[in-house]
Amino acid sequence: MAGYRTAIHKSTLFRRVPEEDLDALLEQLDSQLKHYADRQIIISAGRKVHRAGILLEGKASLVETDFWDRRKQLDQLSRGQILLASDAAAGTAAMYSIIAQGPCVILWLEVKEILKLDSSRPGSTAVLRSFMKELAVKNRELYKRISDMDRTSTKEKLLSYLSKEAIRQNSNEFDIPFDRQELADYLSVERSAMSAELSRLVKLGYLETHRNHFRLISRTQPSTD
Amino acid sequence: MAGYRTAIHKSTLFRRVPEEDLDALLEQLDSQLKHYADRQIIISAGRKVHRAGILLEGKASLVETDFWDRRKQLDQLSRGQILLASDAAAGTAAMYSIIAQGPCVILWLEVKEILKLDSSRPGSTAVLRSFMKELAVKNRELYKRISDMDRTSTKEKLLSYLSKEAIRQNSNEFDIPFDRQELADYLSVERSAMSAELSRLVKLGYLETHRNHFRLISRTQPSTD
DNA sequence: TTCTATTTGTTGTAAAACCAACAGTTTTCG
DNA sequence: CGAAAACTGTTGGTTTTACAACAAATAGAA
Repeated sequence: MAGYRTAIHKSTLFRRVPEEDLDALLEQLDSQLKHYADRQIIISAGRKVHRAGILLEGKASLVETDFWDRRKQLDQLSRGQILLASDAAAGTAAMYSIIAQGPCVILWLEVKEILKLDSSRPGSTAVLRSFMKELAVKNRELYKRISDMDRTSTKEKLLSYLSKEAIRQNSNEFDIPFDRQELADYLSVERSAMSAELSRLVKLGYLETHRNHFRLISRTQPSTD
Repeated sequence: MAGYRTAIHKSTLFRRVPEEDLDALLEQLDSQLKHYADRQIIISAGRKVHRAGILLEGKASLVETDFWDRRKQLDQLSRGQILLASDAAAGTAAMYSIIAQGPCVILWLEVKEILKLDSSRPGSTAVLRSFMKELAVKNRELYKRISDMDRTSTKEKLLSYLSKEAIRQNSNEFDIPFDRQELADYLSVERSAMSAELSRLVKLGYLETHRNHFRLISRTQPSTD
């Protein structure tokens, strides 16, 4: 535990816990530090999960294997991210496998202990609140992505994403955190087709763009005179 | 509150609360019963949310309006469902508007009070646990749907969905809870094209199906002799 | 600056999806 | 039972996307 104390205290989950409460808290949560070698399986899809983890060191990938043994990488985890939070909180089986990409260090936490924490201690409430917020924020992210992907065409996906970004940043001019390839992946479309679609949208007067900068153009009502 | 006491006690959130603790708990959560007329706006997209709600009576729809004022219905809520849980827990602005479809009754609850509940009372722990589970289960649903939708073709979407269903039900033969139109909506594809694709998959020997019943067929390795 | 690697836009072709229309099947209900 | 409604599969024409290959623009390093 020793070497990772600061890393732990910097994580979303423990950030707001007073320094002096940390050790007692980690103890109560049955926390356990574990090292993994490159390509080692951290969790197998289908196994029941009762602990959530914090990836203190390394990278890992989420992998799905289907009925016909075809594999697909779903996502990547990097340092500081929480893994299996919702699976552990729901007490259900992992939907995917997690595999170490290079050596990893993970701090495992017993989720049901979070609920039992003494609410009179400030550190306990902080962890509970953080954990809940983690779930809630993740929820919103996923929901947002679904509503961007749940469109029939690339054009509609782009407009949905860009529109929400404008509303979120409260301006019709904004930068996005993706390059073209990443945006295509996010919307689950092909990059070059998406680029072509963007050009078309520019021609149609919906927006202007340069690299990751965008400016949306309100459509004036077609005048009725 | 009177008329809805049993409905409240049947809801996911309060199901495990001892009968006698219910009133005190509702009091502590600043709960408030509100009636809405048909088509009334329950919450406007962009407004900051601090309360979650339980839809005790009626139906409501989630509606999104984009930068160019184009509307889209995202989802429907029905009796017993919880609304705005993640938005309230994250303390952020609502991503969509919720509009009553017919007269509605909603019980509003102050989410931050859930965290303050006295953990020595069994009812309090039950509510906290249920609320967290609600978030976690929702999370998994959303994640599952994303991983089904995040495919380039209808064929891949179908195989992803059916594969997960087989794994979940632990059998290569199973029923799904969707008819064709609902499955198409879930995967965000066109119904008739999906039907055609299903036929093709049958011809290719991936599966057999009749209505909502499916049987997946393991592909034998092409023999090397 | 120049060179190189990366990112982005463009284009043509083949494949896939949408869409509408319709026919066959199954379910519902009087 | 029989009629109506709902659900499902099929088909052909049209549009959109994927895919690959390449050119242009940009960023980063020497």
